[in-house]
Amino acid sequence: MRNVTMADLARLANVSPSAISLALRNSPKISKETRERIVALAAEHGYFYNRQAANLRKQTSRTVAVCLHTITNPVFSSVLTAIERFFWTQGWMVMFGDCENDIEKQSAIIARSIENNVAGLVVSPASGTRTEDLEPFARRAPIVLAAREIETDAIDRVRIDYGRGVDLAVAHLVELGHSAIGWIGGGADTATARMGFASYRAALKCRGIIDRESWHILCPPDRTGGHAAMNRLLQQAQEVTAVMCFSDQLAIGAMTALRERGLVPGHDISIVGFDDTEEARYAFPPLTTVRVDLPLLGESAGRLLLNRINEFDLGRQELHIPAQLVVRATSGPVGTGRAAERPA
Amino acid sequence: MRNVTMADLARLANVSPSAISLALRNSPKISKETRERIVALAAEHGYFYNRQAANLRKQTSRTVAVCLHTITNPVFSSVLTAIERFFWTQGWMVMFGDCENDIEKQSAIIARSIENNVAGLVVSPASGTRTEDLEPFARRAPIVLAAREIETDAIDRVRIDYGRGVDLAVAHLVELGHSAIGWIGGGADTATARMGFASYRAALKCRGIIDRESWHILCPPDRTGGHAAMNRLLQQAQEVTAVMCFSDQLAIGAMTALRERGLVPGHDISIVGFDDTEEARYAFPPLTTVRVDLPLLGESAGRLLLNRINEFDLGRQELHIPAQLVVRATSGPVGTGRAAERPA
DNA sequence: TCGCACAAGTCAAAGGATTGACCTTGGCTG
DNA sequence: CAGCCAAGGTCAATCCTTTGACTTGTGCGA
Repeated sequence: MRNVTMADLARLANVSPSAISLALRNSPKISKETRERIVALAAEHGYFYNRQAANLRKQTSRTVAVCLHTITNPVFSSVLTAIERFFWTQGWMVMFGDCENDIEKQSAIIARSIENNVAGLVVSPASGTRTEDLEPFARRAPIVLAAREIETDAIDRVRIDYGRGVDLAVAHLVELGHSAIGWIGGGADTATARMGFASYRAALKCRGIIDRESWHILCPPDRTGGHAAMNRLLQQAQEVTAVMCFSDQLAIGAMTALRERGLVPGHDISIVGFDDTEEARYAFPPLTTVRVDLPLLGESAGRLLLNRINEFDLGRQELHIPAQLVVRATSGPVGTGRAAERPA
Repeated sequence: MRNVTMADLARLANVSPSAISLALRNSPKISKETRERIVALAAEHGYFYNRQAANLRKQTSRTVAVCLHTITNPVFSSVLTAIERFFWTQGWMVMFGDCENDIEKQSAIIARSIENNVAGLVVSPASGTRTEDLEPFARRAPIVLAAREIETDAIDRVRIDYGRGVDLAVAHLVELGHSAIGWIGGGADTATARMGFASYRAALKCRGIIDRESWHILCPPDRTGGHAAMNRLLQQAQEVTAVMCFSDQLAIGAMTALRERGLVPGHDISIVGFDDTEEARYAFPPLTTVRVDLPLLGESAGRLLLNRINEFDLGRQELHIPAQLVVRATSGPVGTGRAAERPA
């Protein structure tokens, strides 16, 4: 059963195919009566516009692709939704690919997207992506990087202000009297993780605190990783009274590890997360964390991408999304819990 | 800067455009040497296959759309990933739309997807969707319903065995000695929520337990809803010793409400969730819940959709995804906590 | 009454890939 | 040496919509 096309409608309405095309797009060249007749006919016969054929002729596209390195993390599903919402309001659609942190698959997704004639892509790159992995594509199609860092000065991106966020969190803990502040963060293979870690060390240093290597745990960036990391930290660095976790998921895992030992987050050991996912608000106790405005991030990425789609030879674009401390109950003054009870 | 096309390559290689097309698709009509020359030329000039043009000619498409009613819920992002993964392995891409539980937007997403020439759609329908909302589309394009119920016997779907899942959970609580078992579930506007609720009542009834209206709370299906619901339940039904929550998110919210009052889930009041998201495993205490194999759900939906794409006039397809009880620590024997301490 | 402007269309080419029918060349067979 | 076949292509139409150029008919002003 072939789809009904403009040619079919033309036959039914006794006009030329061009007239159909013009009518459906409200051209002034078609009289009101004819247009209405045509619109009615289209509805009656269940006509669907074939945007692909139109794209082909017009050399355009109203579709973008979003390529994420993982979507099970709520941070990235928020970003995806925000991007989708932005493009939806523009009348566009988005394709979606999850590269599962695999650079090969990431390239394949981008290539397949271009084949499918997307006007551009938002990419949250897989761990270890180098600028060379993306540049060939970026020369061919507009690309905006979002929500994850790679070292590049050639590709547009919207960055989260990780440095400031981590500094706010560390400052908060220091203010509460903590000086033995641990770090639980993602492995050294992502630039974001490296950057967060560097910010943590800088934040301590500029406050005159000398950190020890045993306070640092790099692990897979999920709840399981955070859980294991906290267990190791409790073993190898008993002096630690507070821990900065570089994502809420890590923090949740860490809190679970504490509770399993009967320790109370915010009392015995302070925990700060990063992202402010909904899960953080409903953790118990509610998680102190660093909020990032993910809807804004998604919308900004969309906006940058649209700019570049409209004008490919644009100067490099870069945007910063601010981070903000949200104090809840997992951060408390030093010396209240376990630390205080330790033999003096 | 126009994109390089097969015609361009033809000029460069001194062959006809057809030869390019055949060569790139490994046709035996093109000699090995010519093919290799053409492939090299394509790579050199950064040629990208234009699948839209090919689709137009071949009257096909290797794209499907997934329309969800919300993606911030981890259940649905898992489903999305699973569908994406399935179609990726088939060489397809997926478009994604989040209708935000709005039936109008849902229709618009489906229409826009069809305009964009998708071969079919997986839809997780918005609350209150009636079969009439979808059938006109389903007559025009293959549609498979997934992860949420609506009453229809015309459209393919893959269902979660909610009835059995709820029954397993209730049976577990009854075995632990509970008889005053509350219900926290989504509002009456989704068929899934109605079905879950009915299953709960049936499960009690067939075990000879008479439930009271005050034990039932219908609320928005998220953490916030669960939190508020639990607070109400604690007020209006003090006899309740266990609560069945119809999603892990509801259960997490409910647990937070308990802890805020110093009550320990699994000790003072038992809680059972539904879905078995990762969050459940890392809740404290770990949440007893009903596991649903979401990757399987996604893959099954993909498979059903592919069937119907390949053969539009297929009999109705319906698949069931089993549910399975996962006992963790939030369900304990009755009479240990609050209930035991209440004045005899 | 002629000429012109305007309204309301029509016409044909274009966009990129595919495909069934057709063509050319060389080699082999009888 | 005629005839046939296979190998390796070419040709032109096709998928559906858009668009710049062209056409037709009517009304109006001079």
